[in-house]
Amino acid sequence: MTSERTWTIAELADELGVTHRTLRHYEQLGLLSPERRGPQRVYRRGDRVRLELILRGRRLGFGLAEIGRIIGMYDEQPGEVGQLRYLLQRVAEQRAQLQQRRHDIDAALAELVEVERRCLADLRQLAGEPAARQPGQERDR
Amino acid sequence: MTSERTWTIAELADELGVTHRTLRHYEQLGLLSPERRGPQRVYRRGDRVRLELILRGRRLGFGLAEIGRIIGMYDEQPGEVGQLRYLLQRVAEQRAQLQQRRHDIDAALAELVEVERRCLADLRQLAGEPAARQPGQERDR
DNA sequence: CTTTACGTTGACGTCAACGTCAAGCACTGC
DNA sequence: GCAGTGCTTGACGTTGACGTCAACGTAAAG
Repeated sequence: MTSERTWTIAELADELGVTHRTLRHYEQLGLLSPERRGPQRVYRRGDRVRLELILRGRRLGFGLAEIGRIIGMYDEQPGEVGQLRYLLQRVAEQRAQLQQRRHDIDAALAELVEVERRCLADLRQLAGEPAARQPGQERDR
Repeated sequence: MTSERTWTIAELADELGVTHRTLRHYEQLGLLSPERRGPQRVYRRGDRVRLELILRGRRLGFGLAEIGRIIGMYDEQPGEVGQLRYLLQRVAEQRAQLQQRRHDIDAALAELVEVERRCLADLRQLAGEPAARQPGQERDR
């Protein structure tokens, strides 16, 4: 009953839109470590979750090394007080970085909205005043 | 009176935290095109703004080619109807992508908060029960 | 007048993140 | 029994984004 769903390398790669080469690459870097059934890789739910985390980090523009450090934070053992303090500090740094990125995105979105506004204004301009050169030309196609 | 502030390559690079090599690289890719006073590059306010846009795009994880297309959208001429429609479409695509990134960031932030919570809980755990080995040790320093 | 500082153009090096063979094992179907 | 299909491990190639080095021009400072 507790027979978890597993994936072959091709299945997992397909589902998440990467190639098997990418998975092997991440494994070499220590970002993934699937089990082996003989020589074959067997990916379990946990591996899939990790991979999704990696891909999200990639979309956010982090390098694989930094991604490794980030997801390392998620599954770190309690450990001793010093380690916990250190981890908390890294979490704070990471949060600051992500918030900076959020601001960047908001600024970029605001500018895009502005571009869009200008575009629409220009379109109305051209639609409202078709009284320029060559009147009856360039219709709606 | 209208003598704008200008920058040399080293000044601008220093101020924005990149190297002169980076600026020349961006120029080769057509992302920047400063004026020349003889053989020397002279960067004006507009160049600086463009560079800041480029760096923001970089922080967001875009490649330089895509960044070129993005900032190209900002200073595109009105042009004809077809171009305007095309531009609007690209703006929409770009917005969708940025919003996806926002969601990624929000998810990552939420998880970091969770890690932080667990950390603090563990710390309280260790502080509230110092009744283990070596009682009187490891004070607040 | 030479040094020093800052600028210039190539050209090649490097690092990350894969892509792309090549060669081989293991089971499945006919 | 052998031809596919899908997995495996190297090993080398590629692309993007610069770093680095060589060789040279120029303009102010001592």
